[in-house]
Amino acid sequence: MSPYQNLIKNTVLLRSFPPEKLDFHIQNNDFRIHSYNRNCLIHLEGDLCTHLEIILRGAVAVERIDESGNLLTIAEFYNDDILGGNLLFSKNPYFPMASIAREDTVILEIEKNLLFDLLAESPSFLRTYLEFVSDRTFILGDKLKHYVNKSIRECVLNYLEYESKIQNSRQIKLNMTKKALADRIGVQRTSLSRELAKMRDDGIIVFDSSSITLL
Amino acid sequence: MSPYQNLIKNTVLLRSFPPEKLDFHIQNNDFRIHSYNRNCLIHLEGDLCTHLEIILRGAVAVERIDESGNLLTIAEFYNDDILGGNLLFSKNPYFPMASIAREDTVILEIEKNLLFDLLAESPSFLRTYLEFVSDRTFILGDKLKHYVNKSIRECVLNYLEYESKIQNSRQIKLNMTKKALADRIGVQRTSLSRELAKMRDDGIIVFDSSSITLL
DNA sequence: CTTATAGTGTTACCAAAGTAACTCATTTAA
DNA sequence: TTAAATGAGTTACTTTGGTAACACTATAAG
Repeated sequence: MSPYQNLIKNTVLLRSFPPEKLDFHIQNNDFRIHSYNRNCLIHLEGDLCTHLEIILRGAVAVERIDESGNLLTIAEFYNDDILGGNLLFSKNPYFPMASIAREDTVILEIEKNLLFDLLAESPSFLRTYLEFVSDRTFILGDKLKHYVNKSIRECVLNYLEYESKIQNSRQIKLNMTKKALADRIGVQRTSLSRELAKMRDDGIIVFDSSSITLL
Repeated sequence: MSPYQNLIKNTVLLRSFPPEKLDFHIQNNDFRIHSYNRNCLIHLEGDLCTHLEIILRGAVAVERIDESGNLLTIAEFYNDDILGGNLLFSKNPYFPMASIAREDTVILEIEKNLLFDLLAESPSFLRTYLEFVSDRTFILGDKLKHYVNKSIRECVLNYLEYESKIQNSRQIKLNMTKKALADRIGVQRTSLSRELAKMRDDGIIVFDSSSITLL
């Protein structure tokens, strides 16, 4: 536990909890640390959610594989993000999607009832937690909004415009393979490839193996 | 306010709040009541979310209309359900979808900061609230799971199997028009019509104007 | 009663996107 | 360094589902 003590105390969520009380819980071994190697499964779809998980280090992808084996990447989470926050207190607290470690990942686990006590104990922690949960839900709504019944071109443009803002450039560096981009949009790789070629022919974009530029 | 006093005190969410304290807030006029006629707009996409809303009576549909005018019904909420709970404490608290009153609807509004005080004040209220919010998020996840990149047939079957459990019968009564079913699935009415005909030809279902039976 | 309006079914036509098969390039492991 | 695996682009073929136009029915308003 001790090697992660600083990491724990510096997560955005736990920073909002009174420090001396946090120390008490850390000394008391109330939190569990769990490490996952790259590409390891963290949760299977259908697993019971019993703990809130805070990502101390690494990257986690939330994915769904349907009956025909098609992969859809719903979201990716990094340092400070939480997993299970939207699920934990549900009447049906089973993960609707699988999550896997994209990188070597260290996760802090807080048991549901302990978390509830912490929430009831500290208003500032409660407020930060509610913010986190709201923001995570927003991602789901956003996925629905931008990816249900949209053409591949619309999905691609939505992704590019979002990344363009983040990266503050018309030239968007793809930090993933085209295959991964296809999975994130939820389409076949060949279909993405075809659509990118069409968009280039239409003069909307240019692209190479590692970036796409909006014209 | 008084005509709704009993209604307010009997909502699932507020029943978990200490009654004498609830009475105090009711007397103090801390809650606002808002009525909407059938088909009235409650929130436009992009509206700022400032209050938690509890449906005292009626029905609310959450819908999204895209640039081309296509409608997608995300969810329908009734008595006791909440609106805005997943949004209120977000850094970006704007409704991602529109909501309209499907029936004449009465809504109780609790201002964000007051709600936060109530949550911090009563652990039982906090727990019920967290449950509600989790369950609402579950609906979004479910939509994603079952409706993103699915064929019309898969969407229809998912809907029928869900309703079959609820209604406890292989013959599912449609409590909506086929047009509304098409909107809920997010496809054209004619495409739904065509697919239902195909499914009948394939011996999967039979249907008439008011019901569909799984074979 | 009768008229307008909304719901429903059907179909020809077309565009979007999945499938599969092949090629070539790049990265990883032995 | 060589073999194997993974990523990437291309294309013919096919399926799915949106569009539009039309006919028929049921319902609600006058």
